[in-house]
Amino acid sequence: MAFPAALHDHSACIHAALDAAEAECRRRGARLTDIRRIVLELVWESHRPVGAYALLESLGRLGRSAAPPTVYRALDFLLAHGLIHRVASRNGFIGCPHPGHAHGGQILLCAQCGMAAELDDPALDREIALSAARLGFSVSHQTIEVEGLCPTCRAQAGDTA
Amino acid sequence: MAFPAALHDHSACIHAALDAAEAECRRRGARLTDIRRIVLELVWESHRPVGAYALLESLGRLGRSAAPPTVYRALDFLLAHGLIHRVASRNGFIGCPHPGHAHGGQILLCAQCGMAAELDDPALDREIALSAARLGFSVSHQTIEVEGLCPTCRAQAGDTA
DNA sequence: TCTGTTTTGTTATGTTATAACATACCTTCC
DNA sequence: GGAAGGTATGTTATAACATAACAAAACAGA
Repeated sequence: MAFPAALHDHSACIHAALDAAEAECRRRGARLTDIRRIVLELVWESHRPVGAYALLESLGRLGRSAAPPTVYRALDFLLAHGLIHRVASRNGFIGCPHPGHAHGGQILLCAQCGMAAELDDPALDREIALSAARLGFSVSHQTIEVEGLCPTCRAQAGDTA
Repeated sequence: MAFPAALHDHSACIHAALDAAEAECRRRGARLTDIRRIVLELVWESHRPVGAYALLESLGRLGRSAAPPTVYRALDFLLAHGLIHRVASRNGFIGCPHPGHAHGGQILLCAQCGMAAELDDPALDREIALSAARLGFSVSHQTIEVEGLCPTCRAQAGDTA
């Protein structure tokens, strides 16, 4: 997983994500209904975390205006099937580029441009489980959200380190 | 840092935390005013994350009823000086047992009893920074919140692993 | 004591999330 | 096809979390 460049063929990202979602839902016997698919598309409109109420507005612009529970239910479904991740530190959601693969949601967030990417480092998972185990704690789920500067924004800021 | 036992001398925790806070504020030339100290004490009433509105109610019970901004300002102060941590995944706050020591807020949360503890593993910090650097990303701040079972709750559940 | 700064009070409102119940829609079995 | 039961969506209301904006008070240093 590379950090998404400022300029890239984003329609390819959306397309790939939707395809992967279809496949994953088929595999799980889960129903990717209209709203759920639309919400997933809207989440993928950028690589930035999107809030539920922003999605609500987007839905309105598509002529499918809805109330909050509709969006939250779609988000719950997408979360439950690993198609999106919740970004707790921003009260937002981002699309998962590789649903199905077990991974715990390690997210990089650029403080400058707001773009997000997944880190997905198994060594990190292991280190956390190990470190927790030393305190007698057994891990079931982890939230890792790392803020900093993405490659593009570092270059712009003249950070060459 | 051990995970706090279900039964322990909690007044000692509160006392130690308040003392450490006083010292840290003196060191920094920051003013630990009445409300700020009281809010800190209330955050320390348990080892569980507390929400701002719960603090508000507690303040009311102490005869110091206040409006939300008062509590949020106190929390902002305590956060700014490292006396508490924000628990993003729970919209809550917990006291920091060792303010002053540089550390990035690695938090263990028991899904059963709700208790929280700090992990504070420097190797974890390093692994994250390293792994992010491989994607060209430079880290400034990290949120790590790990959910699972604490030693006490594991024992109760018969988990001997 | 005056002055500028910091802190707190107060009112209003913005933002995020869910409870509770009604309706529609699919599926399967007769 | 039609009834039954589950799943999904619509709708209304409200809970829970957070901040903007301005007024008043408390404090620190000259």
